[in-house]
Amino acid sequence: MTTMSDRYQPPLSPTRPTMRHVAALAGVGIKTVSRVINDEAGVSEATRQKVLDAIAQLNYQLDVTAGSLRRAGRRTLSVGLLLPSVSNPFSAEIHRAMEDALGARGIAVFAASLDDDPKREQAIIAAFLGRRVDGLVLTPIAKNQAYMIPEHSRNLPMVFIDREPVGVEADAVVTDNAVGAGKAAAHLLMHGHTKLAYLGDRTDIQTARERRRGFLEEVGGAGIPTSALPVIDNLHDEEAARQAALELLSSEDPPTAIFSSQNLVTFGTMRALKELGLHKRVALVGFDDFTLADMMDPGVTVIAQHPERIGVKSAERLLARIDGDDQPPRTYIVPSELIQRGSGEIRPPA
Amino acid sequence: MTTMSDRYQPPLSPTRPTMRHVAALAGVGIKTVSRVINDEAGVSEATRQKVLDAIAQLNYQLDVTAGSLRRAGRRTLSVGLLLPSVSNPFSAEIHRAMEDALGARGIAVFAASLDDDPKREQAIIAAFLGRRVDGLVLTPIAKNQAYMIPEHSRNLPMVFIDREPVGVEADAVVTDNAVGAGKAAAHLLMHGHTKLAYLGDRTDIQTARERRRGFLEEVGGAGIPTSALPVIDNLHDEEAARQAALELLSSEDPPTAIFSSQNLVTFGTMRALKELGLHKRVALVGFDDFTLADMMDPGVTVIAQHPERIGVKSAERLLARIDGDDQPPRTYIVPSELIQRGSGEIRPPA
DNA sequence: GCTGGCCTCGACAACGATGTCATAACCGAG
DNA sequence: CTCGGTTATGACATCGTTGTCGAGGCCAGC
Repeated sequence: MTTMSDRYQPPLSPTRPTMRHVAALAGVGIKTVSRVINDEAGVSEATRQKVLDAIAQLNYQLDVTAGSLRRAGRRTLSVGLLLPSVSNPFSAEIHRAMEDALGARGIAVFAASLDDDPKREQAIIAAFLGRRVDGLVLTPIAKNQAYMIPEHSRNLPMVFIDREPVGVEADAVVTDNAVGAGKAAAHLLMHGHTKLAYLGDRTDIQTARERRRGFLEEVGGAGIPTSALPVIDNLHDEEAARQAALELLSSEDPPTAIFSSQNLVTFGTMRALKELGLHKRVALVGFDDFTLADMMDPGVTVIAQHPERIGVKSAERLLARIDGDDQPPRTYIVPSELIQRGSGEIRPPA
Repeated sequence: MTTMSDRYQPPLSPTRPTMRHVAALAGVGIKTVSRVINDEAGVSEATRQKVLDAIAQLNYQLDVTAGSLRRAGRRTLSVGLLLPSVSNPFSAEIHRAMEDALGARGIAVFAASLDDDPKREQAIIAAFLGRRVDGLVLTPIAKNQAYMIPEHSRNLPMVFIDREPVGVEADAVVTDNAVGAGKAAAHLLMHGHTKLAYLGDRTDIQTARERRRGFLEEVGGAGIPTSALPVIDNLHDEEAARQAALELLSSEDPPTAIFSSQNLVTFGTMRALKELGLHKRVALVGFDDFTLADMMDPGVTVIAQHPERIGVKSAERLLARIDGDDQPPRTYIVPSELIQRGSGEIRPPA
């Protein structure tokens, strides 16, 4: 009687089996193995089975990287994703959405954090290109991306997220920053505020500038002079924002409503408000949603971005470019959404 | 006068330059180009310069994947990282720490999310192996990892994080779950509680079981019978936890202190406490720290894990294995830390 | 029985790099 | 001036795969 253990058992070798081994075991040529693996036509069912058996027996696995060397189009089935930081919740959501969309196509994602460092941006892009990624999705930091022109002209698929590219033309997927900030302003105005203040991030970040512009334009459009409106920029961490808010709120003529242009700035402002016991008296709208915002006291009203949608859209555009779409680059806008939770609906003192 | 524009400008071709192109332009053999790029000895300074010039002129970049085909050891300078989800803050912190540690060695990271799906675990591992990663760091989901034995016996460097492997022997880096949960219990006991409750995650997750064990052992060790202590398991999302907590707190003899074994469970419990107006009367200690925990009312006392340290340690172990360390596998423990913020220091009613 | 066409299948080159090894050039010693 | 040894360099095979192309087998049609 023939048992499993009678069958040829390959020695557990420290080297991975290759197509040659499979071919030898199945008694066919390596090209036939390749055909079976890639589901190409022109292999008889009997041969196919023999090959599949050999593959199973040897635990063979295709070497994608070796294949990409020869394959038409040189696809490596991997892409690079450059984010401010993989540990930033907003970025992480985008990452997740992209991973899902690309994973469905068998594409693996290299992820990396930029930390607002233009040198890192270039180094990481170089590292990814050296691994022959099929495309790049990135949040640019550097003042411009002209250094990518060689790749760009080689038609490397690229999608910029959150910020638009400078110096090269490529697809971009962004939040309607100015519109969203405008909505925040309108919301506060509608609740009767006239003494507003703006607390913002570094002005070398495009989105920060957009948010400021949108906010101020909306306020100005409502007939409120913006020249006297406190605008504090370049708050890049929680502590800086807290200090700025403390100072602002302790000033002679403090605002009755604050718009903070980014998560960490919102957190710092919340702390300052609480320290001064003003958290239920001064209105606050923050740009960007965050976990437990509804559990704060009061709940924090925000302009929520939709990172998953940004991720999905970016993946979609990247895949389209990889598949050869050569329409002129476009910027896709993902609308933001105002979520009322209490802090933004506080009215000014009578 | 010779200007830059007099220099030979390569036509912007749609194909990437290779070593052959560089060699041709520099008037040397491709092996010499390889030597220059890899900083091998035996190239005269004059030749080196010629090659470097040609590289700069053509904007040449080494193809790491092609090189790895032939290179000794076949290093691809990439590793795979499998996490519950790249968008989970705890995972994202680990990811970030690993990226930094590995990036310093020129190693790129493929990241993927498992979503507690054993099938996904296997599929992603296969995808990464097909890309010939130099190593794997993973949070296992599947009941056991015996399916990785072929890779394991080929000495593929592997490090398990957060949970220990079953079915294969490999390094692991974990939090002292039982000890941490014990600390939570001791803390609550010390504050005078005798009516405790445990709200936990799915029991098929090793860490959840460890935390439960640690908690109950500490309570039992203090002479309090654990048989009557409410233990509610398998709470895997915020809403389930909220419901469970509501029910528990509305029962005839409600606990005066609750230990929640995971972030989402903590959030659900917080909601329930707030809804019932008990947030300042019932003590709460949660396992795992979270953003703004100190901004809650009251601040939430937690057993904080140290994801950055876990990430750093995992990277260190992975690199050691890649570099040939063949000591017997070990489990490394990263201690947790109790952070007092108010909710855990609430005393039971007199 | 021969021809032509289809279907299977494998030999071989090539992808871009690196390891091996041979060779040319050069040097100082005898 | 020759010889042995060192240094610089390139030809070539090779890594694991896929594209090209030709060979052989089989069958229908004449």
